[in-house]
Amino acid sequence: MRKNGTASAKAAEEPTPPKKRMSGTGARMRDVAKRAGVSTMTVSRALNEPNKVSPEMRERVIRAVKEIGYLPNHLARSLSSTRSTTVGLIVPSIDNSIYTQTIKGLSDVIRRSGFQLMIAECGYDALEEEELIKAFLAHRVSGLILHSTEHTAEAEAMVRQAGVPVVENGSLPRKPLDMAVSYSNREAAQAMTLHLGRLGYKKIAFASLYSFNNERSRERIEGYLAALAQLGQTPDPRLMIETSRGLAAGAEIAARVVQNVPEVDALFCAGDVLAAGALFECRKRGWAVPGRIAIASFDDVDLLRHVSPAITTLRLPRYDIGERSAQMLLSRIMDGADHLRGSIIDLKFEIIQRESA
Amino acid sequence: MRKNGTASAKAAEEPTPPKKRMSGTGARMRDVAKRAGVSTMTVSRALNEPNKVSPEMRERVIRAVKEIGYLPNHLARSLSSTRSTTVGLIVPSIDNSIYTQTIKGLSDVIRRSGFQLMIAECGYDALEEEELIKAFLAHRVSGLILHSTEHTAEAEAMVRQAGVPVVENGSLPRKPLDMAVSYSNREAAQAMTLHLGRLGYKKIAFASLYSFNNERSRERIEGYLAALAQLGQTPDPRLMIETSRGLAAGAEIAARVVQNVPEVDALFCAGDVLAAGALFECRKRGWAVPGRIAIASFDDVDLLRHVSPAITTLRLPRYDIGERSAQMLLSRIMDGADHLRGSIIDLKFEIIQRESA
DNA sequence: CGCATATCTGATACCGGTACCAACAAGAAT
DNA sequence: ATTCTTGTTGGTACCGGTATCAGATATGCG
Repeated sequence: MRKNGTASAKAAEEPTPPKKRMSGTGARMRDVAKRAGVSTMTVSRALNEPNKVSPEMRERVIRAVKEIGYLPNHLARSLSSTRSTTVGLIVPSIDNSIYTQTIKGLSDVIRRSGFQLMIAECGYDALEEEELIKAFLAHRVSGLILHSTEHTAEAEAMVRQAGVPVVENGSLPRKPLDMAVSYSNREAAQAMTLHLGRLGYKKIAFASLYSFNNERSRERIEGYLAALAQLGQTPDPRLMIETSRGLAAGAEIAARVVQNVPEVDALFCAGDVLAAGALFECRKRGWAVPGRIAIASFDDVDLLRHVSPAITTLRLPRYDIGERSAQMLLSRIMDGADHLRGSIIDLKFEIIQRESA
Repeated sequence: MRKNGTASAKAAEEPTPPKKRMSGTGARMRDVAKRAGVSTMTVSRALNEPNKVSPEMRERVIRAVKEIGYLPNHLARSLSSTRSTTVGLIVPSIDNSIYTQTIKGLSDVIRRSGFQLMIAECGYDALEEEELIKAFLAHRVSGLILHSTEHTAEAEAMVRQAGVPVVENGSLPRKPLDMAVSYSNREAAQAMTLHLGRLGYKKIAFASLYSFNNERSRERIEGYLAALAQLGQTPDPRLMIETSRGLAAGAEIAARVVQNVPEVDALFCAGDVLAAGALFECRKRGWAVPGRIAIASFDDVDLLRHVSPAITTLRLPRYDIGERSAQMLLSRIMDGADHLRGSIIDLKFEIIQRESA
């Protein structure tokens, strides 16, 4: 209404190249103020700190807002108050079911506080993560949640310099950038391996995701090896397999390990639905589970409970991680809560004993 | 460096209540300008329209930027240019695997263009969606992607008034708010039902998600009924079941329908992994699939291919929907592309014949 | 009743950039 | 040599709000 007249259908060549879009030229606070016969400050206060304004003013303002359909401009608000209401989240991969529970936990808490979540994926690439952090900081997010715990030096420097609170999620870092909320991948893998050992399995194979740029995966391998040591079993390279995600990969692994190492009696799949794929393959081939080979999994996805035999697995606190991360981040953003700086929260895990092992 | 001195550890009570956080008090464009000995406009241009600035100036600016670690402020940028680089996405539920592929498609395209995605979930609730739309518009997103195609009148009015381009995703609306990209839930359900009929099944049960506030679900039911009519089969209320999501629900349905209606010979599950649950249940009970009862599914999740028997299903263009939606939205945002207004893109689907039917 | 204190409202300077237009230099055209 | 372009740079107003402080009104109390 201010800059654009009635849409002149296909003006041949406007003087100013209209390469741009303006996202709605709506009413401004000033318009509300005029309508209500008050100053913009009163409008601002009526909307943001209602108790600092007399009831009648408040009502006049609210009415004016409704009458002209005013929508506050958070961009301007954030700019002038040097305080934004957005939080950035970076996950390795958006279309991976194991992150969605964490995202849900984050989203639930963050939305309830009136913040907005900006989400991006870095594809397990620290350089891409750096780019995304830069972009988020440019958008002046007031907090960051990073699933990875490995960052480029540049990324760490930017975050520090920006002074924005950060929560890291993927694992428990020795030295967090700021705060961390996770369970221990190492301990979880170790616990399950020990569990299998105590159940009597002597040749425990371990399938994990490629550890190349995946710290979580490396920690799980460590845990496996630590448990073997405790059990007095010697690691066998043929029993340690790295693979990609998915049911197909799990199937392939099961077939391979049983054929290469006939004496194997258990397979611990430390990655996304690998175990289900392995189980399906075993059934196809007629290998009894757990008679011929036991199977255990790392994830707590619904699927594992419903196949038969139901798969022994770990329950990981994925939703809780999101929830807790958001809470901590918001405490820092809104209440200062400087004592949280440096916190490392270990949310633990749990072994769910079922039929497959 | 401007407003905050050295962090005074635990100042007892500052005069101004420090309830606030400022997200980093970094260098401003003005600082870069001073350092490079140019005006802020030259800095602005060097960064955003490099070819409008002489090479030496450009280089001086870039160097200054690096030297003082300058991060542009997108808030200020968007405010003064009335043009933002964020896009809002509202899905019914974040932790549902079927949306993640679409989100991935969106994310891939949107990130590549330097935009940021703000994501929120409305929980199948149009009022919540309205709130979220309001919040997104307040953040001055330059585009919206809505999975739902049913909105409150208020929500539609706001979107219209804001003049922001919108893509709707969940189904093919008769009258889109602006643009729509989807497949037809109705046709897909109809096609699969017809397919089953042609395979010779005479008593086809249909399980769908609760249709109460789920338009997609209602359309699928319509498709099923249309197909039955074409096949000359009369609908049987006992064969039409509404349920919730998940493997457990699928299992429960399979058990129920076979027991209640012994003559049933096929079960078409039009919802998230229901079919897999149904299959597992049938196997537990020793019902041959497809001998005793055939099973078909609506989703194209990986799981369905790996169980045995592999489940006959539909391949839905979920990733493509995201990709295409983002492309159209960006065309509108960046290039005007007014001819796209009102577009309804039908991305079709495909029947994948496997062993279960 | 007078003065201190508390409560409410408004004027104004910014937040950190960009749009717009004027100024200026260096060829190009006449 | 003069005027017209074209290309580059800077000055300034403004995007739409909020922080801050000053002024005005109301209240408390001796």
